[in-house]
Amino acid sequence: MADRSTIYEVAKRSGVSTATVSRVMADGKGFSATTRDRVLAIAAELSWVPSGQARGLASRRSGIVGLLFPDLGRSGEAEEESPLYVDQVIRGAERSATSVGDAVLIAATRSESGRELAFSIAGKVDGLVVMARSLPDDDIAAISRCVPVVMLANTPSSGGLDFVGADNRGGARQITTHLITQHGHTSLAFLGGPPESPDSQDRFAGFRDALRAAGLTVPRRPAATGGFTEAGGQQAVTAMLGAGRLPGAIVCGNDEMAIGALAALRAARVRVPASVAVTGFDDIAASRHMRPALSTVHQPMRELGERSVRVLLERIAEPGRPPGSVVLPTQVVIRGSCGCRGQAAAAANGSRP
Amino acid sequence: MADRSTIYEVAKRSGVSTATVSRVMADGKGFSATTRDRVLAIAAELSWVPSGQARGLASRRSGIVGLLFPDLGRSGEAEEESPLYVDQVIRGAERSATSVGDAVLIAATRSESGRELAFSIAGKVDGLVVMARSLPDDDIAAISRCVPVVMLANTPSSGGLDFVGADNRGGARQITTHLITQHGHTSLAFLGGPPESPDSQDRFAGFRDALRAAGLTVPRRPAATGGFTEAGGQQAVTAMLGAGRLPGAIVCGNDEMAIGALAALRAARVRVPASVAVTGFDDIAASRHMRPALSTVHQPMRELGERSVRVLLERIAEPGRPPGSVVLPTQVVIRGSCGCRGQAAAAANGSRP
DNA sequence: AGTGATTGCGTAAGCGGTTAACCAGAGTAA
DNA sequence: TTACTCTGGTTAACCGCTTACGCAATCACT
Repeated sequence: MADRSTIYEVAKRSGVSTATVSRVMADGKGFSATTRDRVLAIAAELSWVPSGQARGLASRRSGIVGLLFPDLGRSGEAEEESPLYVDQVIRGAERSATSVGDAVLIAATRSESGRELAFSIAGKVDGLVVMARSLPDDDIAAISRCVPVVMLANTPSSGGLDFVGADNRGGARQITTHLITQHGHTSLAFLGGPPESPDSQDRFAGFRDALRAAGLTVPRRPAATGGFTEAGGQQAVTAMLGAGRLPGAIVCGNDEMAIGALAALRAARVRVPASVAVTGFDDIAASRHMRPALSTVHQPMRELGERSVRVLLERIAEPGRPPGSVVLPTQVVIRGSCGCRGQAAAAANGSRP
Repeated sequence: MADRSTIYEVAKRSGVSTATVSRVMADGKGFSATTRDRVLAIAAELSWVPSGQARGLASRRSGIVGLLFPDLGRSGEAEEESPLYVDQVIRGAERSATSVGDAVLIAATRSESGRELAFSIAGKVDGLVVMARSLPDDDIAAISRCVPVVMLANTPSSGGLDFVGADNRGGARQITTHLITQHGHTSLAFLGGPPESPDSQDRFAGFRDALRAAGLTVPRRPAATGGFTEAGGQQAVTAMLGAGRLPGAIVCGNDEMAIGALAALRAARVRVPASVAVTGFDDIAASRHMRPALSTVHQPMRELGERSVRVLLERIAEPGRPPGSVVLPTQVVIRGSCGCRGQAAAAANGSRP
């Protein structure tokens, strides 16, 4: 239970110095096979594992990277959740950290704690990846002064930091274009997420790109906005319904909103995609299972996580190099809700790192 | 970028001793308000955050708890995933750790690394919650000798460890009973997950309980088993279809299998629930969105995570106390796929901690 | 005024590892 | 024989905090 033994005990019992024990545990060189086996045996016998704290202190590397993501509750007791895709990002981050023997520390920043928590984390890790909307810009700036930081899906206003993101704008443009050219829609509405979300902004920009390219009227703002949640989508569409003006196609800021939109439409007995087409963004697990299945833009959430910790590790290894920016491609995936029948082909949408 | 400053610098510049700086940072007592402000100001100016390593070493508490979960890949390149509910567990764990100022370190044990990784984690944390199937029993035993461990959803064969789980058996019994008494089914099949999964075993036991109570024939083994995945459910049902013997109701080991079952059934143009009823287990997000929506058993995944780290923290605080076991209630949630129309009431299923 | 408690702080000994510097002895080439 | 290189170690100085202990000054009573 209690990790009482130390390297000194192990050293004494195996008749070597602590330096040797240390080297054996580090898988290094400079000792014989017999010595190694002996040390390992004693360590097992004592069920000793080297203290990560002490190791970290001495070698000034904790072997831990941190991942900060937003838990967007209305700070009240309402249980609004972070978008589902952070789960995938977490998995991705875990994966690339583990692959190099590091571990990942996760923390959701809730409005109250935020700053404090972030600093406590910062002291424990070798570096931090910070997801969009988890921290105000000045806090990020402060943190990045004590520990390497890479921004995930959040263009750093401060600049000077590494960035990893997905091609939101291109994806939104493509799926909107699909709606226009393949299905002949001319009346399209964009359902935006939180206005301060850079993802939402970029997607809206892509939406506008497509309309502009098609010579349609380009709106200045989303037809409606709401949280990136089912409830948000549902309310927005219910409002549209109430106002009596439904577009031919609704391009949603993310899948969860699209799912909410679908629910509102079903409740109003509006047929999808016959009367109105709906598309999402993200390609979360549930979108495949809707009826109609959701046409959406696949965002490489797992890769986003993997890539961001990879970039972070590179920066830790080489602190001097200039900050870079990698944009991962998104991919539109066509299912039923846009009007295509059945599963159709997917179009790729590349962009260079 | 580089965290160069130390407590010594902060102390010198603020004209106090390191002890005072330490106390200020720990939010303790024994200094005046002016001193505190001065120290804080200097710390900010130097953008210094106390090293978690050094802190941990000195106070022998890292303020980090670990969460080990299985990443059940076939160790080949096939990307089978951990069940979706681990995401919720992670969120729950994060939440209760953060609420007391701790952080959570996550790591998926893949077959190859497993042991090694677990030990490396063990050295970095104050305690570990280990999810079912992430580690062989003897590794768990070894680890629990150096660090407090609580088992999650995994009855410890070794005993002597704290345990947190959900009432799988009761939930399975209840939903099966619902199928029998409310819908008159007499021919029911259980689609099991991996035979070594304790969850799957418990759920099958509950299924048998219900059949036995109803005076029906009680099978010795699940009608079929597979991974806890969509593919698993799909294959199993496809096989049943091929064999030409479809039961009146299929009770699936988890939602993902149920979703796969639904897909297989749809492909074969078998109507659900008209020709065959299907139920799941877990209540993952997607199950609400299926058509028909999945009747299932809600498992308190978030609470499982929260509770297990709470128990862990208690044990860390009080290492001597006898190991305990908490079983969280599950709840059957009735939607369309069992034959009830629309959303119906949910039945509670309590059990005592 | 005398006594004890409290406040506010400094001193310094660890915490459990890593690692640079050093060294004995064996091998080996000239 | 001499000098030089490996091998397989040892010694001890840190790494950057926490905290037990000590101490002076102030405060609260009697």
